[in-house]
Amino acid sequence: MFSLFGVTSMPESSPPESSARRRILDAALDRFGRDGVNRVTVRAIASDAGVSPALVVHHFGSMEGVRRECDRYVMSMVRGPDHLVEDAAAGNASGLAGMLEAAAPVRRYLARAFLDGSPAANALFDEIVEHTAAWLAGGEREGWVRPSENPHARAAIYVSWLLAPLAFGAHLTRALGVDDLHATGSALWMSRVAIDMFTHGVFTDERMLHAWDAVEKERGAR
Amino acid sequence: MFSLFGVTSMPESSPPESSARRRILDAALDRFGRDGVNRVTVRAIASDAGVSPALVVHHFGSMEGVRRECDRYVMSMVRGPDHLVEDAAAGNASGLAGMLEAAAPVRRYLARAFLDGSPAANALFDEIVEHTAAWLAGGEREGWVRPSENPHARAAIYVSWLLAPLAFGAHLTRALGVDDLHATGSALWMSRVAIDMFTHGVFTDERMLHAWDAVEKERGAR
DNA sequence: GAACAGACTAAACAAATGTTCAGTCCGCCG
DNA sequence: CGGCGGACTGAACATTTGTTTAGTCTGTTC
Repeated sequence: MFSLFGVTSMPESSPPESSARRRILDAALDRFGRDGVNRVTVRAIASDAGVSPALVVHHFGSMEGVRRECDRYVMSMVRGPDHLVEDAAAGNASGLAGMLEAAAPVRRYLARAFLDGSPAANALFDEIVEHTAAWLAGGEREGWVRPSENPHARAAIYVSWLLAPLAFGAHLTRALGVDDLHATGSALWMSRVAIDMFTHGVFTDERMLHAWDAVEKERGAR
Repeated sequence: MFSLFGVTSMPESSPPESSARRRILDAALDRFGRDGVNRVTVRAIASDAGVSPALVVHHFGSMEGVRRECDRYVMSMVRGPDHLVEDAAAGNASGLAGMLEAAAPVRRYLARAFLDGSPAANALFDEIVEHTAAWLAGGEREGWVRPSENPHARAAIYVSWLLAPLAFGAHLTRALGVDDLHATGSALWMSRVAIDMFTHGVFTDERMLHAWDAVEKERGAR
């Protein structure tokens, strides 16, 4: 059941595609994730892959084509060999596991994709929220998840929190003083703190909620 | 005390600087936040501000100068008129309040800055974590915050979670089906769910923690 | 062996980029 | 008035961008 930050195997790339094409894709993925989807140039990718710029467009049609292919590649990777995400309903905390365990370049690319909001990334996010909602609903029925006034909103927020290390990884790494937040050890250690927060909460009583009520009331009066 | 998503006033820009310079800065801020810090061109900013490209560099020295000035501007805005962040220790949930309530362009710019990790953004994040840690420590002493095995890590994660809407705002907006997540109404409504999660937790018992222990144990054995 | 297909490249292309330059305008100080 | 400085512009600059074009090389098929 526990796989918030669980370890999953990575899918293999099915056909042993032309090694140059493969190298280009890897280089592009890395560049996109590292530098941001926009300041990446065809020439940089080509240089990293050790090929000519023209070959890049020969294989992918255009720069945009490279981007699309990276999307496809990463999304299929995250969804896993056999649609990992769909296992969520069966008790798996959704593709988040594979996502957070993915190799660094893939993780970086994902963060960028979520931030820049490509259609593929949007769909993936929605998909994860949906499956997480189902997972939480299951837990609610089985009694190990607190009922919520607003299950769907909770699921969405839950997902955004689990993805936060993806977005703020660099800052967390620095703030926590670890070498690499996404190394298995650090990730596990951090997940312990997070799970504790999810299990026991942060506040001991309801005064924050009451404070919220006060704000809401004042707002209504205004 | 409650100001997780509280409303704060915005600082005024002290000198009534040359209106064109001001317009350029606003346009740049908006562009940077909207399109990402990299695919913004001098010409686009100039066009938005209704001036010539040359004037942009006349005022800011270079494109990089514009970026630096935006950083300065936004950071001072977030830190507030009288160092809002420093009020955190006095019971305020840190500059997060002002940050999450900031006008859309500023918010968007901040998200980009955190993601791209400028030095100014790094410093700001660390600063917020520090003050949040102090705030939580105060709550711990006063009894309304649960003690933590790892207060600093908890503070960092707590901050990253509060900032999650900044990073995943677009996805949350879509997933929650609201018009504008950052409109006061929606933000307040969502914060209710978040505070509930912080107050009561998500899980009813410790089985997730035990599952974590099992993973850790297995990992140690391996 | 001839013909073809596809991987691959060097060179060139037009467009867009950040920046510079020379100069105009306008308010202010002597 | 005369001149000075700063806001401001249009045109040009060199560079970098994505893409195209023409062509070479290599392996496979008949």
